[in-house]
Amino acid sequence: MPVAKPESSDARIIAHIDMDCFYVQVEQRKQPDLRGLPTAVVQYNSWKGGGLIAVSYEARKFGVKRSMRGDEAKQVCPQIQLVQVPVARGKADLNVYRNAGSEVVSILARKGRCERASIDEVYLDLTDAAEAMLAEMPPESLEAIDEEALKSHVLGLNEGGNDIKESVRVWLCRSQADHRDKLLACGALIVAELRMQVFRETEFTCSAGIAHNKMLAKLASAMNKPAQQTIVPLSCVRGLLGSLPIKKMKQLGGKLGSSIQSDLGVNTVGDLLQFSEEKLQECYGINTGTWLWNIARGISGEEVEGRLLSKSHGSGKTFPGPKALKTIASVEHWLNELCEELDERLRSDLEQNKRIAHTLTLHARAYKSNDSDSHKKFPSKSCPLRYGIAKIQEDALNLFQAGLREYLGSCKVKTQGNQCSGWSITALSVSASKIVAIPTGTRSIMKYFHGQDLSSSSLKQPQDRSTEEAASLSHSGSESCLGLNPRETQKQFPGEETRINYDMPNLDQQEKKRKMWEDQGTPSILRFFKRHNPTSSLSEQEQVEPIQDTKVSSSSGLWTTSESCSETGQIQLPKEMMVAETESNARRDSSAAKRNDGYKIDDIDCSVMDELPPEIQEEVQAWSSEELNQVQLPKEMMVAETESNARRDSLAAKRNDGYKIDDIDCSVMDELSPEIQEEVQAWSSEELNQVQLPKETMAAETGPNDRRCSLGGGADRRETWSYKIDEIDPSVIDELPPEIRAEVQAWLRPQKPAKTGKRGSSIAHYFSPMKNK
DNA sequence: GGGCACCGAGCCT
DNA sequence: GAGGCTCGG
Repeated sequence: MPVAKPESSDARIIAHIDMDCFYVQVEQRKQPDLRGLPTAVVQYNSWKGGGLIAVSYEARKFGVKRSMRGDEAKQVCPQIQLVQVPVARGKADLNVYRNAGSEVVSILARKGRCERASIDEVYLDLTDAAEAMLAEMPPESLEAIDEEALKSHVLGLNEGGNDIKESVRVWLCRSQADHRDKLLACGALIVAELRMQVFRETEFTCSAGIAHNKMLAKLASAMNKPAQQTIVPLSCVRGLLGSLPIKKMKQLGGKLGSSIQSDLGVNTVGDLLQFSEEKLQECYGINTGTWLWNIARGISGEEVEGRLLSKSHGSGKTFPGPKALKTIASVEHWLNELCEELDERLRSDLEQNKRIAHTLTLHARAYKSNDSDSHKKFPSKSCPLRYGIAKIQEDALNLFQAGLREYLGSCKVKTQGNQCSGWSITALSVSASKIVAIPTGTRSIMKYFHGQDLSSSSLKQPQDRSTEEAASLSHSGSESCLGLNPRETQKQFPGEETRINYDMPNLDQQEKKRKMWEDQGTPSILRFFKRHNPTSSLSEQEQVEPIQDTKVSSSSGLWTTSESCSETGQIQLPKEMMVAETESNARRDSSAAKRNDGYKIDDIDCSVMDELPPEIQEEVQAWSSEELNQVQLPKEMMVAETESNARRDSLAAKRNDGYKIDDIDCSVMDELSPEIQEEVQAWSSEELNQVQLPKETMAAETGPNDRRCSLGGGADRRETWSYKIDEIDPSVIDELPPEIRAEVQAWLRPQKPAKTGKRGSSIAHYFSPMKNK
């Protein structure tokens, strides 16, 4: 029998913020005349008026849907305004929307842990902020409640009454309410304030859901749109799920949802309550079964990841029907375009966020005109990513060729360039992934990586600070940064009156943690870096945020106390939960110990080394092995505002004279100043030794048996991207210019025998079959 | 003459 | 770990 936890402080307060028809809003901000008009954003108007990718709420009233073509929309709504998506390099360019999303994220992230879920959606963990507010300034103590908060929808609250706002006010201020409901009320006030702030600073409206977990928050945010917020009190969860069609639940909108409906004959999420966990596991596997069992009860342990930046960048285009590409030359042309965009975004990410991507992947879709197994898919291919547009283009083309050969398999290939080569490419995309932050304190490497041509933003004047701030989270093309004009005037939020000005002592806390971390004898890296950058004022400010593990939410589900059990009636806390609790603590401990391991020289990514001038490589090699083997960094770089400001400032100060990224090439080695060489050296070892892991929340450290955390959270995955020097494929060396070859061979010695046919760390491995073409 | 465009995340093997 | 597949928007 589960034992109720003594306090209910486990409850989390999670908000899901969803921008209203976001692309339309972005276009309407550009063209204010469009405001209030039925509007849709389309791409490619050449055929049937283009495909709609966003529809304003005014247009939706006419029945305009996202799935329509422009012409259809015109039919149902003749006065609709159709706006084209920006086009660059012959394809849709979504940078302006990405950047606008970054503006919003940078505002929302002020109040709590923030996860950018998509271009226009954000999750916020407001637990700490809500707890603090409840302790210091509970709603019941306020003489006035913000108007926007009063417009909240509280599920289960009868909205039919005369004075809805009054009943919301009463609900928000109930002094005798369940602790978790009080926290929800605080969360709602905070979210209302945040939404107004977003509107004032960006002119964008958004909707929000406030609940005890991500799943419920996401459901709620969609319930009242646009520009409204919805609260999910504990007591209404069962009712909500009981009437929620299976397919409406996130993750159940596709095939899984369909098969659940047909296999089990159920219609709503609540209907799943009748099946045992074992039964669900039997039908859908251990993980999915448990996940289903949980969601039927409103339990979702998914954490809000502290992640403001995307994990990958991609650029792709389809070539439907007759537009299909049939020659290597045309493929190369489009690959070059796509790689150009990717390169731009990578540079932007490097500049603004100091992150480096390590893997380049090529995807394609193809069909063979006359072949038996025409259903065969074009295989995606990846290789280590080398910076520099020409290299990206070259590698992408090589990946394509490798994929094409595999795709065509044994069937004979006609000569390339021939119109009738037998294959057609209907989609192409390149993407960059395994993106990690360059350790802090290495910003002057930026000079090295930073071409004068790199970015218009490097030309920005200091007074453009606010613009940069807004764009700081963006990882998009540099040209679009210019579009981020700060809003000159602060807009009045509709219905805005008095406002609570309640700020979490966020920065103070972060500062405290930082100090604590520093005092704990961290980082030799710090000492090291001070040594190597005596003039730097950055080593202090640029410290990465220590992992945020001070508060581990030990209970992610609902109904974990006896109080709530009685409140919700029949639903009982499964006893396994308590077991899982203990187990996860144990796992946490052991994984905490593991975190101290650091990285070894063996983990150096040789592809990065390849990019450095040989002498530097040599130095790095010698130096890293003797000195920095076990330095560690906290895994997550929080993009706390102060920190990124500091970085930006330093960057802005430094970025005017630079080396082109494409010049990282042995021939220019002589041009490197000693200072730069030192930086490169420092950077390399730090980067290579301590490439940070993706954030691992404490919850993510819990094992798969912890049902609260086993659902879809990518738990306990520990990704590293490493190469071992002794696994270098010797054939790589053949590719190097003679003088470099000698160097490399020197530092590779003693050389192990070649592992023939074995994968090596070099890009050469991926392409070797093409060598003798 | 014809079409879900483009992008990102996560799970599974 | 690369690559296939699913899902959401």
